[in-house]
Amino acid sequence: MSNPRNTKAKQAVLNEIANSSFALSQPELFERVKGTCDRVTVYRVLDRLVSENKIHKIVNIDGTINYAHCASCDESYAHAHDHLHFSCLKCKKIECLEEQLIHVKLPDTYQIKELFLTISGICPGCSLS
Amino acid sequence: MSNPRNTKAKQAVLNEIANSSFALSQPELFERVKGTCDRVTVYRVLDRLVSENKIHKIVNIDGTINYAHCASCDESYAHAHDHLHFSCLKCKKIECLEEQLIHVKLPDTYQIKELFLTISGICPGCSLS
DNA sequence: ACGGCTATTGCAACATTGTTGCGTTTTGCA
DNA sequence: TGCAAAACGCAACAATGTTGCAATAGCCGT
Repeated sequence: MSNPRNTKAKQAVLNEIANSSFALSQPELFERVKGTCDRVTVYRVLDRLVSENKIHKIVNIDGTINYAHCASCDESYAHAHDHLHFSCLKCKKIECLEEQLIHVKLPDTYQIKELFLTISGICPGCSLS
Repeated sequence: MSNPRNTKAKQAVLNEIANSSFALSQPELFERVKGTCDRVTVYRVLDRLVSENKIHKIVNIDGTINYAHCASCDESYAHAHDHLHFSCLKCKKIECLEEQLIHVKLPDTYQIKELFLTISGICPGCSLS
């Protein structure tokens, strides 16, 4: 934990996430790196990558958890997660719209840590077909 | 389906949701109505209540699905889901903050159906302890 | 280049959550 | 009261996530 290592599994998973235009779930990731490592390893690698701030977790509107590389991510700091996610009802893909930032005011009694705004609908790709 | 009925299971589940100040998951609900009906029935009752617009579904930041009664709900119309959810990192409870409405603009190529804004942090109750 | 410490892995077993099929019960309406 | 269909219970299955432990493999210092 104190000294993270670079392993094949980690590289493979990170690579798939980095090269995808939308967020990927654990089952999707396991399918893509199949042969490289075990199912359990994917879970553990994802946990580690999240805590190392290399990727971030997005919850889809149906409750499935997806992982994405964040262009605005700085590996040395935890980023703010104050951007928007678009979740397509047709193709089920979820993508980050990083240019759309959100500002919300709440009573002082609420301590805000992160914002998760997810919008569901039909994405541009699915609108065409 | 076309003619919904009032059953013990339905009443019990709806009652628990209505009397809770925060959203409840299926396991929590089953625990509370235990003895009244089967585990599977809770799933089916929840699906029906959602499609009848009596309750609504909220996804917590950890991916767990919760159900809540919505004060602004009108049973005869599907409501807009354009209000805010607060998800406490400490007690794990999720509550609706219905007075906070959200307005977002996206490119015309995105067809928006619903907005889900969830804020994570520490709720007023947990801030005290 | 080598050796050792320990992070990481694989495997197996288990836990939780959600789904499906089917025969039986119960509700609401005529 | 009787009947059609909605709803139920049960059992079996599927998908997803977790844990323990022994084996393996990165990385650091020499």
